[in-house]
Amino acid sequence: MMKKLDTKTRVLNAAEQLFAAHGFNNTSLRQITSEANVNLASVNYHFGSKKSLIQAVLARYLQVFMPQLTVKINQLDERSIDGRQLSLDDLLEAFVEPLLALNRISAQGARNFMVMIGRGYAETQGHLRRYISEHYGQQLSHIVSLFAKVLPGMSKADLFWRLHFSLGALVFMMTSGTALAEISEADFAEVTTTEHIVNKLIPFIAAGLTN
Amino acid sequence: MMKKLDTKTRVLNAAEQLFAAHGFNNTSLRQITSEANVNLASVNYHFGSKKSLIQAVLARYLQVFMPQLTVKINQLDERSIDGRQLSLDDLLEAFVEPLLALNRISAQGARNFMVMIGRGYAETQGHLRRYISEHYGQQLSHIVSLFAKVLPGMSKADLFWRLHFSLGALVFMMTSGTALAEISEADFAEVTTTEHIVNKLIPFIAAGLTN
DNA sequence: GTAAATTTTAAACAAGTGTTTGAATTTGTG
DNA sequence: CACAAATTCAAACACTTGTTTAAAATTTAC
Repeated sequence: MMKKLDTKTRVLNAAEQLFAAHGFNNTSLRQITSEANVNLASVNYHFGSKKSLIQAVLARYLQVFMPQLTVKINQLDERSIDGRQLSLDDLLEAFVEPLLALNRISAQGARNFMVMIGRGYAETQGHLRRYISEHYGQQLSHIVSLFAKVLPGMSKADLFWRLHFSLGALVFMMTSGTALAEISEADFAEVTTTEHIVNKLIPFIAAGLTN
Repeated sequence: MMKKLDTKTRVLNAAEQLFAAHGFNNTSLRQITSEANVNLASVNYHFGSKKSLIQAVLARYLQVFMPQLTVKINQLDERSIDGRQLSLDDLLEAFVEPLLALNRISAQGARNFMVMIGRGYAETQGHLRRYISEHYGQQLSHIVSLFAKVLPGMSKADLFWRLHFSLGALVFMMTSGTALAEISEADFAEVTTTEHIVNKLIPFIAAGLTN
């Protein structure tokens, strides 16, 4: 059955895999088009430039993730209005389902998405941050304000730092892969699904934020 | 007075600044030699290759940091033998002084060092990890075993993950710089010295590890 | 002070990058 | 089918990369 995918999608898929594996700057258009079995020029034809391709790859996930996250967040808002107390765990849990839903887009969708977000920070891709800020800045600000609500008494500056740290723990985890394992010579045969990692991470973040 | 530094040192200094600011792959030898006011070819003459230059830049810090850390760690070991209980805070504190001592090498030494370690992971610089692993693998393994000691009851796998997360929080913090600030549109005029960041980070990590 | 070793210099190299071009081909439409 | 629009293709473009070369300049040693 396997219908032949159109050029645009094949480029997006190949780019996603390579971006996640080797980063944006270390992936050439020739690698991408070769992997996708399309002509080199088709990237510029369909996307305009490499920068736009990077944005398109991430947009495919953001367009699924952010609305779902917003739904979850709105549910929390309503609950909050009802008078019930909003907890940090509730807030963190809200991220999990929208994230894991990304595996429906691609086999390693959730993982690739997180890795690429991380790489967007590590490599200084200003255009990516601008893109996210333009399209989702308000929603993200709202989410930060919810963190402030469930962590009363924490200064804005402290919250800023700790969310930074949390994001860092997540992102680094994704990008560094088995790097530390090499150094520490520890070798855990565990399966490291995204779900597994997220479940390890949330308690860590929760503890760090609560203090 | 300001004695003119030799070519080798000027290259190391310029490379350090640029590597920390823009990453290894995004810094060209021409940028480095131009910033250092030396000839392009002098990098290959004095260091052999760009890879070797990267290692040399980091080695300058590792050679200071690791011995000092080892001294601190050994002190903890002795105390531990004396029967007194070793705490997580003790262990984390052992890193601070050796780290801040790096500011004696360069104005932003400690910061640059951490940033570059982070970039070594984010960009996939296998040769860097190999270098660190070869030269300091044993000491690092010993340190991991101390974490295991002060965190009894935690499985090896859990410890592995959480140390990963902790390192991630640190490293991402260093490399991402003001990125999250742009998105969240938060703007804290605070001074962000290395000491300041480290002092914010340690409680976060301690909480996340303990839990 | 002169010869030898070290270092610096400008120039070129080969390889790789993103992008553009214009002709060939495929696709969709009347 | 035939015409027009959309897409694919090979080739070339202009530029940047790390590295090498061989001559010039400088420093060191006797």
